[in-house]
Amino acid sequence: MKIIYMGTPDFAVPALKALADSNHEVCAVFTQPDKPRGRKMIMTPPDVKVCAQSLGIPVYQPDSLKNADSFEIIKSYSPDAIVVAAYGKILPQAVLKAPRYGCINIHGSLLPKYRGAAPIQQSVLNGDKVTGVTTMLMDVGLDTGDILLTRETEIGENETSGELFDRLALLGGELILKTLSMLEKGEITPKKQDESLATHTSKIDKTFCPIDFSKSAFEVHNKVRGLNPWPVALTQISGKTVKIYSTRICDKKGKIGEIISIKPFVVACGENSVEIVELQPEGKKRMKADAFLAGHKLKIGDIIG
RNA sequence: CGCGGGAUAGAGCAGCUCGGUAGCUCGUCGGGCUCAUAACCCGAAGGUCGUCGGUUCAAAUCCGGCUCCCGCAA
Repeated sequence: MKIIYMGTPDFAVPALKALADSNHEVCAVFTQPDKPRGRKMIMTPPDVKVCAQSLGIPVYQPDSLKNADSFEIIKSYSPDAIVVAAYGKILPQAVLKAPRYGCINIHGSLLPKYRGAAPIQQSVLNGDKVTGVTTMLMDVGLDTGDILLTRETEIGENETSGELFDRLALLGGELILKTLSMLEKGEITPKKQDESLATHTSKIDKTFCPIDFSKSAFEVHNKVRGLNPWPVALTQISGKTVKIYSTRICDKKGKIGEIISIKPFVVACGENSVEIVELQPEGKKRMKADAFLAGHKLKIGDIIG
């Protein structure tokens, strides 16, 4: 098939590579415009752009697809299908209808659960045991199109969003190849989503970060791994903001926020407790909890948060 | 010039205000105690104090330039 690929962040890279390595032809890639990133606000190209360029595929970065120019470009390639993965822009009806096989989205959840912006983090934040990727035919709604294929995977007890992202991105790459080949052979019957099971996820932002130690250890742990690698869970220790990168659930008990062990570093939650494994004080590098404690005179009974 | 923190032993920190012997917790190594230990006791090794220059009898410390790391904001 002749394919136009639309995607932006690292999550969308493995599927692009998978398609480029397959017998399909990726004739063009659409991605978001370069944006200033980081402390110095340096203009940075999206990961997908970097990948596409290394593969020698033409890259387009329109501000919107809802104009005639963008549509003409798409039309000029006369693609059989458009594959979309975390592109971050709305596709207008005209584009959705342009390819023969339609526009196929790779979504990081088992639809209709977790429609929307941050399905992967959300599944970790909720402490789900199972998630997956879904390929679906896009329609005008937000992740409401008919389902083509799904692939499940278990979420590890201590798995972070970042780790799950990487795995789902690879699975998405495998699933899109399978989806395309089955579509070509007419082996897939698109299935309507069960609206009664639909849930939505909002975008993750830094208001999610503060840790509430009055919640259960399970919830605290899920927040920590769900917000890793971004934007990372936060707490206060000795008046300073500290990022918490990694925790383990522990069954010791104590007052909320109380340090009940120094070695290892265990903090009591509303229910049970969490061992803090890796953290980062403001202005400092990320470090193991024992390294942090070597230079900070915390003792059992101190309260953090 | 968006705001701010930082660079001192393998790790994490103190010391800088007020220049004068390099300090703490941990790790490492050696020894001791112990049925045993990640516990405890004794001892040791390990640092051109980020870099370049200035002031000074004397600079981790005061002054100026530079490099790198990080938090916030976006």
